[in-house]
Amino acid sequence: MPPAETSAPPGRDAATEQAPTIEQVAHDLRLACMRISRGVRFDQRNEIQPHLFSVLARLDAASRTAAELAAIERVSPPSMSKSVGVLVERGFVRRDADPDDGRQSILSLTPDGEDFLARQRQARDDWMTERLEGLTEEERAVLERATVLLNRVAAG
Amino acid sequence: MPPAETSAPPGRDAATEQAPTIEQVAHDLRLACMRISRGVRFDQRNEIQPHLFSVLARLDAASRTAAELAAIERVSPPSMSKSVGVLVERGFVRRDADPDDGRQSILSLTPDGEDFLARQRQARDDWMTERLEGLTEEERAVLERATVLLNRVAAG
DNA sequence: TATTGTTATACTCTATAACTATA
DNA sequence: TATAGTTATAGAGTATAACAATA
Repeated sequence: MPPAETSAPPGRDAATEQAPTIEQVAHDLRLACMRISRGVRFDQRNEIQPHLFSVLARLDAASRTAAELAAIERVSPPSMSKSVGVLVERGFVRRDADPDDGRQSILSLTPDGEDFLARQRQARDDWMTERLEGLTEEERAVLERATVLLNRVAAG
Repeated sequence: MPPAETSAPPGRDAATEQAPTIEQVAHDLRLACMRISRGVRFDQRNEIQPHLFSVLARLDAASRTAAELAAIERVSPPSMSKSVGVLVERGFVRRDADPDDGRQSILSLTPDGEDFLARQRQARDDWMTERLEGLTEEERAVLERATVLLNRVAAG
């Protein structure tokens, strides 16, 4: 699994048992989240590249034009054009002519694309589920509470 | 911030207030961790690419040869050779001839490299710290406990 | 004339294969 | 002959610039 951080943690002395500072919690929690993310993303069960996975997930949420996808994913229109081309080629995405505007196409998932995306999501969840099974119920309850907080943190 | 997952969560009914299944916790927690990771990695304060950051972090932990770095980072020797070349060019890494084996060089961080790495780590921690400041002390305590658990989860 | 989307071209990071220098 | 490292070359994914078709 490639990129790790291997940091020297900001010295928290176990002998001096005090509540950690916000900075210490931030550092340790950040590394822990990034380790989880790396584990999922570099898992062997992934059968598609991250940027293509993202596009499938966006199209699962709603059908979009290429320009909309490029804006949401913050890549250039030519890049998105190429990604969409690959997904159409693989039979996961369909282009339908927009009846109101001949310049653009409405992109959406094919049944194959939906199935594939569901399998990939399941693989990611399985990676996590297998690892949570080693915890006690009480520990999982802590992580359940933490999930809500992490989402607030991520939202800024 | 590019790749999001935008998933449809596996239906947890708020009315039927029961303990979530492991699968539900796994799904929600995985997404939360990946959101945090994305937030950090795509933060504007990053001044170096992830693969170069990783190499600096490895060399901060210990001086290494190019072959060792390639093995640790799981990239090919030519790829690592190029990355090291970039970092040497930028003045962050130094090549010292190995006195015992003329074929290889010992790579280590220069003072500039150490400073730069410290600043980049600080920027990542700052991103997280700023966001934790909005939480109560009790909420931060939950996240502190969660950090330990997440590291166990990541370790498998 | 402005906008959607694609093609042309180039840069970066990755890889495998081939080469140089040293063991 | 085997190993450490680099150079040569090629394949993705990204970008900007230029072009086509449509509004």
